[in-house]
Amino acid sequence: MDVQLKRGLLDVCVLAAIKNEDSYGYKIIKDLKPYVELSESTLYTILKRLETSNMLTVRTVEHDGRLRKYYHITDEGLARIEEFKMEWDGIMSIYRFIARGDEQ
Amino acid sequence: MDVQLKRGLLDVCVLAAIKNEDSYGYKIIKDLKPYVELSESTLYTILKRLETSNMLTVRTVEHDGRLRKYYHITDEGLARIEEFKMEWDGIMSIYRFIARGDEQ
DNA sequence: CGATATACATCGTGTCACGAAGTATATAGT
DNA sequence: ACTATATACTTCGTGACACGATGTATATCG
Repeated sequence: MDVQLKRGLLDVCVLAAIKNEDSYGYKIIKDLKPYVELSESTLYTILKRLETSNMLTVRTVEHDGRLRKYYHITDEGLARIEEFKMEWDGIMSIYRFIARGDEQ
Repeated sequence: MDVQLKRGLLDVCVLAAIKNEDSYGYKIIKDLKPYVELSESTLYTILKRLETSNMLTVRTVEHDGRLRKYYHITDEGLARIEEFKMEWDGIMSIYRFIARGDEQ
């Protein structure tokens, strides 16, 4: 998928991936794979950004001798998802403009 | 509208704006206004990029003592629009993932 | 015992939207 | 006559961001 097209979707995708239950980096990548592929460097950058902007909180848990950082969505994160849904109308109208036939 | 979300759409929007008839910078901005707002600096950057990648050709015309650069879409440009339409299925599935209810 | 999966982190690079500022002409308002 | 405002295009600098490359470290499986 086109890089530019992904950009606006990734942050919200990641939020959606932890919406129903806390998750961690590696799992998020696997869960999102059917929809969007993103590399580890991209994901961790996004998670850091979402943490800084208070969209999620982090909690480190030891699991099988390895560290795992569980991410938990905040109210602000949930609000961001809702905001995205609102924006979707605008996106759809852009799509229709682009995909319109040759009338006009 | 979210900057990141716009990014993937702008190039194709501009192509769509000149699809049915050749147009020029100022007019493109006005035509796109109901769908996406973009500044002149943004538009001209995009036009230059689309020209470099052979999505459109340029022709300078004198109009009322002022210069006007008319942009004409190429076959490659038309193909880019078609490609975008194909990609749309993927975008929609991402949207459904994000907007899905609370069933897991 | 070496490969593969799990798990997270950092750095550098290239792409890109956009504000700011500039150049230049025509028209409408006062 | 002067001053906005609209038209029309250009260049520069900045900050945001995805991603490949690279690194660290442990567990499991063949």
